[in-house]
Amino acid sequence: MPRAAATSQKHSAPSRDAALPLIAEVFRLHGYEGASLSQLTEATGLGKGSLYNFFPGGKEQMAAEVIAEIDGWFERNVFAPLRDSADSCEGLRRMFDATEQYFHSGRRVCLVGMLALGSSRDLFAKQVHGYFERWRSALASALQRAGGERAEAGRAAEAILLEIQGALVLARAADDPGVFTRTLKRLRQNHIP
Amino acid sequence: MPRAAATSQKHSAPSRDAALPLIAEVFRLHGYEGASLSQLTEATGLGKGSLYNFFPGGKEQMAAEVIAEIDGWFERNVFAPLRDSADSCEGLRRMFDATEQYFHSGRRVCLVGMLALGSSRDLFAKQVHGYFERWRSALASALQRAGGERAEAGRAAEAILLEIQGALVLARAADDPGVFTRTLKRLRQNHIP
DNA sequence: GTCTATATAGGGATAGAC
DNA sequence: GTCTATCCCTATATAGAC
Repeated sequence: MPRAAATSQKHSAPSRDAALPLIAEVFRLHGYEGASLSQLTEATGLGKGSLYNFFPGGKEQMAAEVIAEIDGWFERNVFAPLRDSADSCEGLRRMFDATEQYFHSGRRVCLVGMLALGSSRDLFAKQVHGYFERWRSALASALQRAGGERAEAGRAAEAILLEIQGALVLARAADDPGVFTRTLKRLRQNHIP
Repeated sequence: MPRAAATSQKHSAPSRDAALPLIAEVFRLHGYEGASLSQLTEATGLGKGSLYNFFPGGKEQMAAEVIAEIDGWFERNVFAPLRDSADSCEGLRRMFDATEQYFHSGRRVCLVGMLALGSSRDLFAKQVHGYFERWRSALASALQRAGGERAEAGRAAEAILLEIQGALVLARAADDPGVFTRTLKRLRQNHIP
C-alpha cells in the first residue's frame, strides 16, 4: 500500500483508505440497509461522485471492503497471534486484549455479527462465514496447544466466540458495556491459567 | 380479547392479530429497515389501507406491537415458569424447552436481539431493555432458588442469556443451527442437576 | 374495513462540467 | 478525481372510492 504517513483529518476529502473506517462506522451505527449515501458522504466528507469513483459497486462494495478490512485487522491482531504465538497462553491474552480494544470495551457493536443477522446476510454470507470460521479455527488451535484435547478445544472455541458475540448484543440491549467487560474477564479467568 | 377460535388461513384478509405473527416473520427475515410495506402486504394478504387502518403508526407501530407480542409469549412460556415453578429445576427445563422451540432449534433469529443491534435500536430501546431484563431477573430468581448464592445467580443468568443470543448469531453466521442446539444442550447440562 | 390511486420524499446510482 | 445536477425507482404514508 503506497501511502504516506499521516492520514487526513477526517474532514475535507480523505483518501480512499482513510475513508473506509469512517464508512465502517456509519454501517455500525445504522446497519447496512439503514446506512444511506447521504450519511456516507457526510461522514467521509466525500461527494457521491468521489464515493462512486472509489467504489463503483456502491454500498455493496463499500460494505464488502469494510468487512475485508475488519477481517484483515483481526487476521493481524487476533488470528495470527492465536496461531503463531510460541506460548499459546500469550496468544489467548493477545486475543482478549485486542478484542476488548476493538469493541471499545463493549460500546462498539460487531458489524460482522450485525450483517449475519440482518437482511443483507445472503449478500455477505461467505465473508461473514469466513471471518468467524477463521477466528474459531485459530482459537481452537491455541486452546489445543494450551493442553486441550482436540474435540474439546473445538467446542470451547465455539463457546468463547459465541459468548463474545452474545455479550455485545446484550451490552447493547441493556445499554451497559459492563456486560461485555465482565464477560471478557470471566473468559480470561476460565481459559488462561 | 373477544375473538373466536380458528384464525384465518394465512391468505385472504387475516384479522389484525392473526396478521401480527406474519408481520413479525417479515421483520425477522429482512430486519426493521429492510422490511418494506410491499413485503408486509404480501405476507399478510392485507392491502396498505388495511395495514394502516390496523396500525396507524405504520411500521414503527407494527414493530412495537410485534415486540409486545413476543414479550407476552415469553412472559407466559418462559418468565412465569422460571419465577413460579415450585421446583425451580422444572422452571429451568421449561425455559430451555420453550427457547429451543421458539427459535426453531436455531433456524430462527431473535428479533429483539436484532433490534438491539440495528439502527432502530433507539426507537425500541425501552422495550428491548425490558425484555432482556425481565428474562434475566426471572432466570436469576430460579437459579437462586435452585441453590445459588444471590450475586452468583445474577451473573449466571446474564451468562446464560448471552450464550443464547450469541449462539443465535453464530448459528446464522455459520449457517449451522447445530451451534444453537449444542449450546442449549451444554447449558442444560451445566445448570440442571 | 378494504382496496386502488396518488402524494411526497428519499433512496441509490449516473452524467457531465470542472 | 471531485463536485452538482439529475434520473429513476421504491419507500412510506394518505385520500377517497367502494
